Amino acid sequence: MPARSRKDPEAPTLSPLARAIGKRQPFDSPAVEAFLSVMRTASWLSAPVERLLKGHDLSAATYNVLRILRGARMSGLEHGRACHEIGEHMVAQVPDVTRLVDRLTLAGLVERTRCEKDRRVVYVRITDAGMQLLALIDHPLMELHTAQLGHLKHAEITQLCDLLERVRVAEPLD
Amino acid sequence: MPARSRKDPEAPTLSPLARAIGKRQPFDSPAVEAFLSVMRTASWLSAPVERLLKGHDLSAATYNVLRILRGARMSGLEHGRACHEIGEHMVAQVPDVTRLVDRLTLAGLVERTRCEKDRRVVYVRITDAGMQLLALIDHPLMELHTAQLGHLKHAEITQLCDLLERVRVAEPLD
DNA sequence: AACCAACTATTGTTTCCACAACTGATCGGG
DNA sequence: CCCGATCAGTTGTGGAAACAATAGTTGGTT
Repeated sequence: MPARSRKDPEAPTLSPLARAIGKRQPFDSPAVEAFLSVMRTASWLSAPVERLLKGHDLSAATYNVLRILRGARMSGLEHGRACHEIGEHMVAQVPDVTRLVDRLTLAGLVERTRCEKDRRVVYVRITDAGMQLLALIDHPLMELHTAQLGHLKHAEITQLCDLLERVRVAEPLD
Repeated sequence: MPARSRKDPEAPTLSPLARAIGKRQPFDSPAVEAFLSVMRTASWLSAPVERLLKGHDLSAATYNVLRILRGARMSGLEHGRACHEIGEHMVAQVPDVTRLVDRLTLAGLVERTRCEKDRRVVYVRITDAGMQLLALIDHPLMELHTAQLGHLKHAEITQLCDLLERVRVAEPLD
């Protein structure tokens, strides 16, 4: 996660001594523990996925763009999607979308077409090669996900998703 | 987020039509849903935190290094920690640690000292300025965490942590 | 009709991360 | 003793993200 990056700060270090001496605050509060737990799990889950994608010369970001465009194509959107739409579906910023599309275009997985009605927008459409690449990835990725999460009972998974969704209810703040 | 990057692929796109027409596979399986749920939550949680840290010219990675070194100092380790130890506590790779320490040294938050017994290792120690900076961040960060997670009941939080821990039990695979 | 504001996408710049190759130091076997 | 293997840290390079600034388009207002 992503956010790949925060892990286990000073955890193995909090010896009984430190716990007694250092002010050590209420710093292992439930909130912090939950935060770290989500972060650790996210990076634990995403690392193997990114390795898999990298085997097909894709990053998580470019893969997501392709997924979005496949969704658009399967929904019958002939011309694909505009850049800012892609940027909305991911939470990526628009400048990044341009460069992601650059790489995908270079790889022949995606095509750009200017909109005639509004010449500002550029439609991006997944090519057949892009569809084939995604199809190639679908199965191994699915297997990876089941390898990572298949040992959980169905009830546990829904419970987990419910709790995570409940986390995201709070105001974004700041 | 770490991994900060996978979100909501083609989700708003799966119209009833697409669901009926496209082969659409068993692709919204529980495993995939849980995976995406964790990812979304991780980036939702980490984004405000990284904004807060950036206000003090820190990234998530540099902040973690500081946290690890504060932990070491509060545990009574006078000389701090060796680079490879830091790299173990984070899951960052060792080459990255060098550059992270470079920036922190430049900012005066950290000091390098060569080990006399084994002249290969370089100890990294947090300075007083580094301790002060962390102390400055502690409270706002704590408040942010409670703003993000405080609306959950204590039981829900422990349940969430338990479930996430249970996820990470599976074999790393690949 | 012309200008101004809002919008879409691109480019530029800086920072940061990932991976490979390299330098210097230590240890162990012949 | 010395030579290779291993280890610790650094450096080099390429790729990707964040953010600001820009170019080109559109639409509304005066």
